[in-house]
Amino acid sequence: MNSPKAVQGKADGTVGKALEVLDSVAAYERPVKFVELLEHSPYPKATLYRLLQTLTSQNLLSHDPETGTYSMGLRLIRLAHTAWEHASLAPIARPFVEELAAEAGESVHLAQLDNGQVIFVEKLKATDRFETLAQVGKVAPAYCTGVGKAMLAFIAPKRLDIVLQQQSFFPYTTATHASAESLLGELPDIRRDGIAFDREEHEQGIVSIAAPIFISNGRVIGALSVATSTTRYDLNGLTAFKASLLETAEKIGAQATSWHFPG
Amino acid sequence: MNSPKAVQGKADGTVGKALEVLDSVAAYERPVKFVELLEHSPYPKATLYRLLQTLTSQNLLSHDPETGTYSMGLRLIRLAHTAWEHASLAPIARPFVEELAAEAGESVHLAQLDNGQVIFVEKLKATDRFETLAQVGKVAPAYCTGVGKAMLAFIAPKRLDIVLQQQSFFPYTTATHASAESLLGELPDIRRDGIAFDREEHEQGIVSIAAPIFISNGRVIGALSVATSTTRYDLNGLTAFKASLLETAEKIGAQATSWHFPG
DNA sequence: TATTCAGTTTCAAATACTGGAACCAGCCAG
DNA sequence: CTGGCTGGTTCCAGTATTTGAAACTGAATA
Repeated sequence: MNSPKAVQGKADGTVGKALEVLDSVAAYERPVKFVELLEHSPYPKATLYRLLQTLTSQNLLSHDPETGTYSMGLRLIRLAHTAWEHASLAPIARPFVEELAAEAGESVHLAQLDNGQVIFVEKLKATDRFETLAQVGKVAPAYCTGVGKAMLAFIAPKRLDIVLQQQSFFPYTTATHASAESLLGELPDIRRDGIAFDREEHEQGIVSIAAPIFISNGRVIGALSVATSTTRYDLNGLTAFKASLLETAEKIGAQATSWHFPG
Repeated sequence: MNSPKAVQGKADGTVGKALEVLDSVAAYERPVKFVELLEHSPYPKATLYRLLQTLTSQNLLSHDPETGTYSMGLRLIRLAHTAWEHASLAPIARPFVEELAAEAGESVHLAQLDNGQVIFVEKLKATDRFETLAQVGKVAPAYCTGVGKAMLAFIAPKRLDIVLQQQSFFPYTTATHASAESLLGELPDIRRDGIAFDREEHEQGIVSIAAPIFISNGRVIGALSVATSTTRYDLNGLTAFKASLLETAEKIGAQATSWHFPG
């Protein structure tokens, strides 16, 4: 296949292999049959079979005997709930995020970095009441999102190197950074301003202004953004949110610090 | 604090053990130190240590070197998102649930059964805009919730036996079923009416009316409830929702069927 | 300097995992 | 009906992983 080894995720041990399989099921985003998985799997039939069996018996996958398909298991949702509630920034940040969303009248996103990807742990849309739910847990690339760049600009150089390796630099739009160099060029500006913009880099017509969130020892633990569409605000217009965005990020950081947030 | 008791402890293989450890970290609902885990762990120091290391390197746990504590990892949130979006009833049911919530003006809960526990995959509160988010993924016992009983009443006898084993029958309130027999006594009524009530069995002052959701082959795949507090409705009052509740459950079932929902 | 205590590493033994191959369906075509 | 598929499951010996007692760090007390 394409990547002989080590783009990321060294699959250490049995657990690693099992998770690899779990990920591959997740990637389908629908129930998959055994053969489908087998085709794209590095493991022989028997091995894959038993891996799937283990995952199923652990409720990480569910297997429908009628159609012979595997889908993601409910146990994940249960685990994630405690992860979200006790180990993400979301519960700490909630009141501040709400306040900002109400004040700005636009979507506010709270994100953290996981394995080089941005993972949204909270999304509030001031206008719409329900839409938001579907979005928590969603992932996006770091190199082409406001929150992603805000975090990249402030992580330790050593960690940055690793994270850069993990970026695909796929050109979603014409504004997307298409290489590490291009991205690196922007980071000093972000460091100077303490603010990052998404200039329709991930999705045409969507822009955002983002600020990193720090804990007291100076480490970035997440980022916060106000996102909107170009039909309502242009990039200059977005700077109107800069002050309250920074202030909110500050408050969240302080709160996280006093909570001994792992980071 | 109830007594969960690892009844169903078949920890097959390394993966099983790793997940057991993951669960035990989750149970703390806060960052935990190695020793704390060791004390309650059946595994010797070295083994637990390596298990934790594996989980951490897989991002299922995160380890804070400063405080030496472990907490749940972000990868779980990412995985759960796809589980929720592509393998739970929630996305299919969403429009119907919203409609019902708006019409009833009370909280509507959508739940599925996982390993003998009720897991809420959607909670909408018609009044409050934000509260809802924190609740998705939450678990509750099956034997003392409306949604739980609605499902138990209709699952296959063989499966019911297993599920009953998994119940703690902890008496949360004076109305809680304190034994399998007591619970079994109520199930025929539920089967007859197609409706289950939570008569403040889980929490003082909280009542609900729940209906099971079936797919075409007759299997229960979830349950739906309207929940409220005794200050606004008594049990009789709740029956006002019966018709629209059943209708909504029906619609969701039909939709799930046509989507080939795994169940 | 001695003494814990928490966490990490070692190493041979124990075990669980591997995967080629054989084995069962069920399905379809001849 | 028969023989050849294809998708799925089980066997079993060889081997790679995991195991855990014990030894080791290294920091914090005493």
